[in-house]
Amino acid sequence: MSTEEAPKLDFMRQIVADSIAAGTHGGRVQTRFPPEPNGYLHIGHAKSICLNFGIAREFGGRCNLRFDDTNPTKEDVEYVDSIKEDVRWLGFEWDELHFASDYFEQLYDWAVQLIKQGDAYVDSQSLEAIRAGRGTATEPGINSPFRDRSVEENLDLFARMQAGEFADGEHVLRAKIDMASTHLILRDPLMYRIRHAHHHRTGDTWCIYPMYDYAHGQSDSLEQVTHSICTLEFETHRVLYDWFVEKLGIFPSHQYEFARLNLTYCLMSKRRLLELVEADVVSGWDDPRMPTLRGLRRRGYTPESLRNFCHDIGVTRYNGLTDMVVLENALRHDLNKRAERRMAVLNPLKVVITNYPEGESELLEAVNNPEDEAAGKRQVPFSRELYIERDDFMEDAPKKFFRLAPDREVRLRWAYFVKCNEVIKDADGNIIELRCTYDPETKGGNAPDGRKVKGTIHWVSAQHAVSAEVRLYDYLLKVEDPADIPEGDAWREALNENSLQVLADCKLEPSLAEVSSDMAVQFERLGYFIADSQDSTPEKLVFNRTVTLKDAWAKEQKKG
RNA sequence: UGCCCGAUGGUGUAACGGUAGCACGAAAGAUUCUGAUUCUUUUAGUCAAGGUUCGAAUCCUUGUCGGGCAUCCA
Repeated sequence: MSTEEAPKLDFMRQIVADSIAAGTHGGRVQTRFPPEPNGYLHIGHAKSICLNFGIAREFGGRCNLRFDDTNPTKEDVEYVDSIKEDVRWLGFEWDELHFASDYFEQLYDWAVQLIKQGDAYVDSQSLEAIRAGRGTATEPGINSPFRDRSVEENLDLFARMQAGEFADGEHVLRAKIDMASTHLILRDPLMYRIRHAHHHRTGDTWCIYPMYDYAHGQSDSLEQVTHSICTLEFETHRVLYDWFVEKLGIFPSHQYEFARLNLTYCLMSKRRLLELVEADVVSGWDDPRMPTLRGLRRRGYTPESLRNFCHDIGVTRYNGLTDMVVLENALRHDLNKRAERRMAVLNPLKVVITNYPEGESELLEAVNNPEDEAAGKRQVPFSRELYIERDDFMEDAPKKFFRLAPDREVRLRWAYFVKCNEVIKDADGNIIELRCTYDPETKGGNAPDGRKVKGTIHWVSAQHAVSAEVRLYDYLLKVEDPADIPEGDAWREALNENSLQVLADCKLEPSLAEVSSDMAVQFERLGYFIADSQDSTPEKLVFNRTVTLKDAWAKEQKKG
């Protein structure tokens, strides 16, 4: 047959491929991404989005976006708009847009059906009594005293629940399954609770709202979902999912579970992220340190890098911990190809080229992106006074230090070879200026006599430079495995108090004054940066460091 | 003490009873006007014990370890 190797399928795609091969549902593939509109999407959701939309795309299927809005007290339109925007930004478009709340009427009718079948009943116990009656993992639960109400009484009570005759908590509707089941989920799970609350879409039409387990599978069924993909913590719910499908005799959607994403040094629970926002630990949901899609976007992550990352980590049923560097590498890989290079000095050290004529300047040609010839070239101004990075000079330099030091020669990127002759210090002994000489013969960066230099450093012309604030970010957590963070309030101690470092007066080459906030740039030898979409203005430039470049010298230094 | 699920180099994954492979990391080297990129090489693994089989990471049994499940959350 084909000489081409079959693409390796993860277990989920294998399931889909098998069901197509078996002709299940006529070989049709329908998935859905079902977020609850109670928070912003994060990188963990990206994995699910890439899986659901990716499978539909790869197998000629369809994927819906469905908001699981069954809890009016937690949900808000603010979130539905942002979720839509984030899904699109990631690069996906849904076939149909739905809300679980669109199915409230149907869900109600089905509940009536279950009552009539003797498969559901109204329980009038208190919350505490229901909880106590559930039993434990090792002891069976006990039947509610209301479990054997007649169908007529149940129908009447349920109708009156819906009509608003009762206060919150007075009654609930429960599925009548088995209070002694070894699956705790089957111990007469709640289907409806009374909530006199305003719903962001249905307004005050309803005062009873379905629980997740009663709404989710049926919503899938109504949308003819063939593969209902969710994370492992819903695994134990599958038996109930199937129970409703069977009792109702509706389209048999099937649930498949995969392991959610865990990342080192990264908080992923919506609850914790919300706490960070509310406690002003971060500036908001879009703080560049947040793992939210909005945060990542503002930080400078590209949708491509996120999609590639999701592909790289694969899909399994093993609950692992992915190293953050995998994410960062996916990002570097993408940015390396697309980001134009610029020169910027984060911690400026003044350099005077003593043999360069005073008051003069010239334009030198620099390549925009060595990985992409089409990116072209630009002109960079050079003059007598420059700034270089403080880290690029050492007074007592070890042999392995390839940068500037007394009597050592380095190349200024795209410019000239310079040699350091004199170190000027202030009264406290701090180095405040370097006196260097340049070799005019080396213009452009090459010596006609063929001599080599070991190092090339970046620079900016002092008189032409633009000033900017640059924000350097580090992980939000100090602990590698977020699962090690204790429950309760102590988790705050796991926060990295140095996750943000602001450099107030950095010096950038002039072309950086007009770079837009949707274009990543590489500050040569430092990393990838992006103008901050919220705070950067032509008057006050603000750049975010998206990610550093790999740094072999830093690694060498760490070795000692 | 119940039920469900999982376990392959440091990490993430592949191998569908027949050569344990890939990526990231790490180490060494080459190239380089970014100590970047790129390229080469090396490193290191089937949780344990039994069983089935000509042959087991794969199938069976038992054990060990890890995760999930007892919100009127999703």
